[in-house]
Amino acid sequence: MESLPIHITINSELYTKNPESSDLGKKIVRTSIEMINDLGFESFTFKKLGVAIESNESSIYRYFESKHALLVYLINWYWSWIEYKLVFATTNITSAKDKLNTAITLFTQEVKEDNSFTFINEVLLNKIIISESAKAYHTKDVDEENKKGFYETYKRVVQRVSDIVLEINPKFEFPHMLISTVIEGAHHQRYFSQHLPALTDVEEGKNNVVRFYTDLVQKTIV
Amino acid sequence: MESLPIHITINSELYTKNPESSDLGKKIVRTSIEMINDLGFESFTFKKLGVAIESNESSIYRYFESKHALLVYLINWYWSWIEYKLVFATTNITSAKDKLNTAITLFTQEVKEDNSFTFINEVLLNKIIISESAKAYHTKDVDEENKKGFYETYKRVVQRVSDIVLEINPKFEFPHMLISTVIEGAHHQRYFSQHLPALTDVEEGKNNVVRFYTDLVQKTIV
DNA sequence: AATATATGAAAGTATTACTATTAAACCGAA
DNA sequence: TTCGGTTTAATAGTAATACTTTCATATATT
Repeated sequence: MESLPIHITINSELYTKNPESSDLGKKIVRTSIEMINDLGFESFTFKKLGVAIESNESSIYRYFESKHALLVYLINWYWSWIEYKLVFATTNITSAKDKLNTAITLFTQEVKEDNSFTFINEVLLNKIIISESAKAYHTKDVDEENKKGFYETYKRVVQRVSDIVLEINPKFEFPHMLISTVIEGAHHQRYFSQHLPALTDVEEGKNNVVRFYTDLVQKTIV
Repeated sequence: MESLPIHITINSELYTKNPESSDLGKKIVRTSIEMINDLGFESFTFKKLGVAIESNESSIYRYFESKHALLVYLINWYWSWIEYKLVFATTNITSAKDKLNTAITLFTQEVKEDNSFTFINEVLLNKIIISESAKAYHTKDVDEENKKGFYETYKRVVQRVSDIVLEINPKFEFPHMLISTVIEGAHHQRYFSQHLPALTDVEEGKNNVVRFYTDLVQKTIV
């Protein structure tokens, strides 16, 4: 896909001070992505991040009120980016079936290149989504955070693709279930292939995740 | 299903001292299930559990070396129990298709009654699986723990049902992907229906989760 | 040059996830 | 019924986490 100098805007509820507004802010986000990948979300701390960026813990708290808030920010950035790619890739496609296949491929394929039109490494961010994103919404505060719009971008992406499903088959009863199953499922399969291979059938270079879910969706919505 | 006085044996790697060997041990497990449901896994601590059971934190550590270890124990108990139900429910069914449907129903239906042939409340345990089980394997120690057999019961259940899929269609390429997608997917849908309803199409009393996945599986394996 | 804003340094707090030690209670066998 | 072993309770302690607060300093704006 062509790389454009687009700008992804994040809901201001999701940070205390906009990390894009300063070099320090961008460094916090950029470095946190690397560190969450290396250490895992549990072992990642603002203290360690402070050391890594040669800044202070208290300065990081000026941008994000907690590491949970930072994770939610990253997840929203990811889904905004996917939404952009989705809209870009499906515009001017007239066939709903082609649009759906494009969307499913986008959700299930490995993210391999960092287009780097921004300060965010999308390859690493995709790995965080796969390994850590469930931790963002599996908390006792989900309901409250959901009301505040913390999961809007994800929901909007699911809605867009559900609408494509309904274009193809207006009588299909479970479009949201289908799309969220595909998205979460693809993430699980990528994780399992690395860590619990007995739970999957992923093989190097055979594109099995994309093929499996593309076929599953086509057959299911008929 | 008929309630039998069966006994579920848990791999002794999964505890320091077998909680089934004493009243205190059973109380630890029983009460931890209630508390993890009430507080969520993050806010649950051995200190709080000690207060609740009128025992001491240090006594709990004699049974489980950490709260993570306790969660892994519960998850294994759950999958052993599901495996038992699976084997029981599919024995004497000759049609592979019927066996598969039985399995899918078992995975996707809500657990509503506590058969209570044990000290474990299965309804609450099922809720923990839905909300917290991803936290068990989304850690930096997965690979190590997987080697030690911490996820054997889950893998065995997936294998059993994958074998049924292959009985129906020996050429189907992705049986493990399909089954793990259904299991994880059903858990997500139940969670979403409670907390992020925009991501699902679950409706009270309409059995949508079971219907959706049963239909999806049948169409996909053809 | 004055002022506002952003960042840094340091110290402090409550809580967590443990570990270690010792003493008391319990329990079965001689 | 007392001995020995095991189990549990009570207490204290540790290192780390997830912050908060305060104040000083650097930098940018007017």
